[in-house]
Amino acid sequence: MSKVSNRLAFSDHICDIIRRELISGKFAHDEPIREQKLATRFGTSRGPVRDALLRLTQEGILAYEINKGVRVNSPLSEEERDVVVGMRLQLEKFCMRKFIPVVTSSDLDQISILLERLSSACKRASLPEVAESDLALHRYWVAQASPHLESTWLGLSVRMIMKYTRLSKYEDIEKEHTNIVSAILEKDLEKTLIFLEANII
Amino acid sequence: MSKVSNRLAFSDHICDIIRRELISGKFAHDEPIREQKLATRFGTSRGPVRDALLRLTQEGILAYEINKGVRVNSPLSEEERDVVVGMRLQLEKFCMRKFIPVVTSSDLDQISILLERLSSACKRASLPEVAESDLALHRYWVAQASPHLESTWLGLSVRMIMKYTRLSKYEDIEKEHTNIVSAILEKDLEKTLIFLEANII
DNA sequence: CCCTGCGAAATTGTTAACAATTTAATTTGA
DNA sequence: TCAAATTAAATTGTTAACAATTTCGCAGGG
Repeated sequence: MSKVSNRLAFSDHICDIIRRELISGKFAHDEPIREQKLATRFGTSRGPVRDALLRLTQEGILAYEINKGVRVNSPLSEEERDVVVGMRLQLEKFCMRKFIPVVTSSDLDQISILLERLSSACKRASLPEVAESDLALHRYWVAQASPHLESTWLGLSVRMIMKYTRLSKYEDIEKEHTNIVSAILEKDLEKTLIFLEANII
Repeated sequence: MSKVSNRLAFSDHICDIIRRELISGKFAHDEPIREQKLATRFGTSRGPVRDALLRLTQEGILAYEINKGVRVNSPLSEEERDVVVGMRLQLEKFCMRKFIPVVTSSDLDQISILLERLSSACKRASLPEVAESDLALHRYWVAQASPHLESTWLGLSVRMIMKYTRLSKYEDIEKEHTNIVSAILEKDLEKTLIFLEANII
């Protein structure tokens, strides 16, 4: 029997979609998010929508106020962003140190696919797709190296990416990730970390 | 009219209580947590309980599995804990740098009260109370310096404290925090950071 | 003795209805 | 005209009932 709708799968799905829209700037800061509107849009009741909004609140993207629902959180200050960048870098370097020594050929296949998707998005200059495939690529080695810390990583990364949406040119983004991935392919840890530091800023 | 029950206040309350119990080791690892049981215990329906459990899942304390509910997450590895410690320290040092220059006498009053509570808990050698008042004290300056990063900080700190529950003697904990607080009172940033580093390990 | 399949019980997922609160619109009075 | 008070609408908070899924005990067969 095919998978029917169930709450947390729904919640996951809604969560991902809204996160993507928030990253790509679909909602303005401080704009309130209405539960019923989303429920209607996704064809569910408000329950799963509430779950999704609650999770995004916990990630720090949305802000909650009692009896008033959620709104888009105000952006991090420059200083706060710098701290978040530092924390993410620390975490992701740890993951890379764990990941490189045990990388499999299946991993390399997956990473190549994700890199290809990112390159393609860069060429099309599609901001939402670039942001999403950027995160998906990094997320891969984090999830492989330390599933326990994946949600921590996601929270940091989303807030980083929301603040700036990187002023870099798309071709720079593509180049930076090509470098990282080829260093992984060579299993050259030091080189990988250097390219990683150049990318996560 | 006094505040009547409302979902997210309920959720907050339930969330805090369960977190405290998890920290103090009331539940075993991998032990499943049943919604109805908690709902009955708190005299509510399952809705607010689900909210609370979902939040704790996002914090990383609980692990979720579709159609199976939540269970207590397996503890971090030594290495993972080290990374989390580093991230928390980075975050908390940032907060302290922001906090010290703008600290008010009201802040000092609050901190003194929190320190007193911690000392008292240490003297009674009550692990749950020590853990809770330890977190409450640190949380104060984090919340003052950067409300945006408070939930990030909480997630890291809870997972740190769950792993070990610090083997230190209670008198050491008390001493470490007395040092931190007196350095804050002197508005001596460098000294505060040194004591902080000695405490967050 | 085990293990496989069946069925009942327990548990989670989803929904709709209702209660409480906030927001807005409108009226009323100075 | 403006501001305060009142009412109406919109929105969130809570609950109970029902559906879907998993879990567990048990009987039957090898």
